[in-house]
Amino acid sequence: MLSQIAASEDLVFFRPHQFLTREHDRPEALYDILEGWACRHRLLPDGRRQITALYLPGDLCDPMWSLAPTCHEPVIALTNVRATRKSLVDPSTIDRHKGFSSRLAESVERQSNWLVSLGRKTAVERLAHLLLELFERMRRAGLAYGQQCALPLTQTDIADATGLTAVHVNRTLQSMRSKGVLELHSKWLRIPDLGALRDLAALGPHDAL
Amino acid sequence: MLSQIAASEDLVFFRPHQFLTREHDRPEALYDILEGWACRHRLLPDGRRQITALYLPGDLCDPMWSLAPTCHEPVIALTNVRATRKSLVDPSTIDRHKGFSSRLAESVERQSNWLVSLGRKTAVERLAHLLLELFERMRRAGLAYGQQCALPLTQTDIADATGLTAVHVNRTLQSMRSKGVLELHSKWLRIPDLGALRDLAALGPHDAL
DNA sequence: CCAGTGAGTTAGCCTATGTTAGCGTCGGGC
DNA sequence: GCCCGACGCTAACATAGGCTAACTCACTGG
Repeated sequence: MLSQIAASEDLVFFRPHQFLTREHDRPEALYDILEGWACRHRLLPDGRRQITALYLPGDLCDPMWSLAPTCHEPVIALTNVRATRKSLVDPSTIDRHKGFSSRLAESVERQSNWLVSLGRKTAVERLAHLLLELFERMRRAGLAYGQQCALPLTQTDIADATGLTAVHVNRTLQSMRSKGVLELHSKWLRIPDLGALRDLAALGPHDAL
Repeated sequence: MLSQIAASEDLVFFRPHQFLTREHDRPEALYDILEGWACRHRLLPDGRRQITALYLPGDLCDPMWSLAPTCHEPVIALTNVRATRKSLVDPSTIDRHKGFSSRLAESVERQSNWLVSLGRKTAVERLAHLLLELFERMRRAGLAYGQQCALPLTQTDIADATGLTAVHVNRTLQSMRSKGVLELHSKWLRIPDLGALRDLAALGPHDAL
């Protein structure tokens, strides 16, 4: 099965800020991210920016492209990115892709979670939620070491993901650091007490993470 | 084709606040809403509430159920609802359903739009955006009359959809009314100047609506 | 070696929005 | 006819988070 699509696979590289896809491109391939982080985002006319999805190593970017005839949001690399490009021209590629539909479901559920976060949570809760989510995803990708993992986002990126200001993200992270619920230096995240951070994240009793 | 699934269709009714689906139900049917409004939402432990989707007449509720093994958010009726229940037990039902995948795509894109709204827009922009979207959806469903349509949401519902407070929704609507960009009385919406409202909504140049 | 750039940090001030509380109206049930 | 609960509305006050502006510290490239 996999051998059938292997023929249309390529290894590709991107540099920070480089587009994986531009707005209104017809999606013709999915990227299976091997290394590095990317994001989908949207810019308002006056420059405000909202990140609507983050892609980590192991993620498929973006499963939603299988649904729409056109990408309504650009995707850019946040770091150096190495990925395999999987052609979408043959629509059956999707059906054959291992675990594809569960990734799609995950991705949709994650968007709901973010919606709740942006709509109703405080700065601390949003940050706790985001960092927990990212740590958990890194862990599942086999890229966490104990309670630590890489987190190559700038505070500006974090702000644009959480709907806050970079300044306020800084303030809030400081305060969380000083309370000892997390450490975050030079693109490296450590969570001394997962439980404490979960409590701060105002998760519903059933939220996965 | 349609006759094949007709056998598994039922006419069903719901009263306001009644569940169409509870959290963690395994989705076994889709509801094709014939009349009335419903919503999907999430409650935080302390009672904060965020509406994550609105369902209007003509909508399928919820296309995303085809993706996940379990509904992570409850869906409740906001008004009296009349719908046809379409069984999902036969997975091929979905593939056969007319326009199903385009509805899914729409629904996913709409969630992205909301994300941007909640993350980065002001109260006026969020309200303009929401009301425009709802008007447009009602228009497409053939339920708008000129520049007017029904809008059976309470201000509390609107607040929970936009991530604002009912009080602030009221303030903001007042001010928009006084500027003449919209009229909204007794569950009835009139938009004297679509263009003016669009300008207020801070839409990207390419946003559909 | 220096200039330029991006990132983190801090401070002071400001405002959009939340909070609390209370009022009036309407409609349904008894 | 009366209660009672939703709902819309308003006002006074409180605050989380935005905005502006500086300063520092790498790092990079010439």
